Amino acid sequence: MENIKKINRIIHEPSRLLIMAVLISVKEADFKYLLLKTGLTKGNLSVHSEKLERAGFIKIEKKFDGKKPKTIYRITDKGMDVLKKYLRLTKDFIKNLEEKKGMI
Amino acid sequence: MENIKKINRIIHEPSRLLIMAVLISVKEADFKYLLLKTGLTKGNLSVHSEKLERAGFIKIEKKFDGKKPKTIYRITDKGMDVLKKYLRLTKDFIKNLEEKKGMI
DNA sequence: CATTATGGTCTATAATATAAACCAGTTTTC
DNA sequence: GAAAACTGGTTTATATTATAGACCATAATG
Repeated sequence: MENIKKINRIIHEPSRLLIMAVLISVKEADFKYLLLKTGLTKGNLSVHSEKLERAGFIKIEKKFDGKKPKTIYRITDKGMDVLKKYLRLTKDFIKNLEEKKGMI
Repeated sequence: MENIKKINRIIHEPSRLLIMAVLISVKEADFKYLLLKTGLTKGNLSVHSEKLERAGFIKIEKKFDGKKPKTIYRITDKGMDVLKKYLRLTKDFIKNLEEKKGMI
């Protein structure tokens, strides 16, 4: 039960979890796409993705699409591992919790 | 997927989730017991439980056990409901995520 | 040339978590 | 019976954070 304290705070944050969730399925996305899929504000998407990058969970690559800037976001192997671990811990926690009497 | 943004931030916090998890099984606990079961510091337990109370998720009752103060913590019906909803949203999110290609 | 759109970043604000310091009362020790 | 130590917590200083709106450079449009 106390394992819940070991979860990674960086991906525990819903906005970032959402970014990771989007990236895990597409493997590559640009800012606009992430904006649409996550429903975050531009400011939030920018700040949260930066944080994910600093943690090494995603990679942000700034390119150009013709003359327009185009930032590409990808999940890293490390990001995958951390996300998997997060899911494992979360599921274990829930399983434990539901085994307790009185819950449905 | 975006439903993750609807989760209740008050119980999403691991320390508080842990307090709720302990309380859901015992229905009644004192400070010492919670301290032991959660492994939180006294300061954290105090502050987090206060927050849970202000949200109406638990009830804190100050009594005396002879001459010693004894604070009793109980989960409320509202707390139960919120926790159940939280678990539901979390499970749905994970399920969705795992359906995506590339995950184990 | 002026305006608007695009693709973001920066920043002010409020809110937060954390643990150590503190505190009132009680019990123990000398 | 005074001092010290223990109980059961609360308060508070600090650092960190999430949020969204203001901002910015460049490009496209009228």
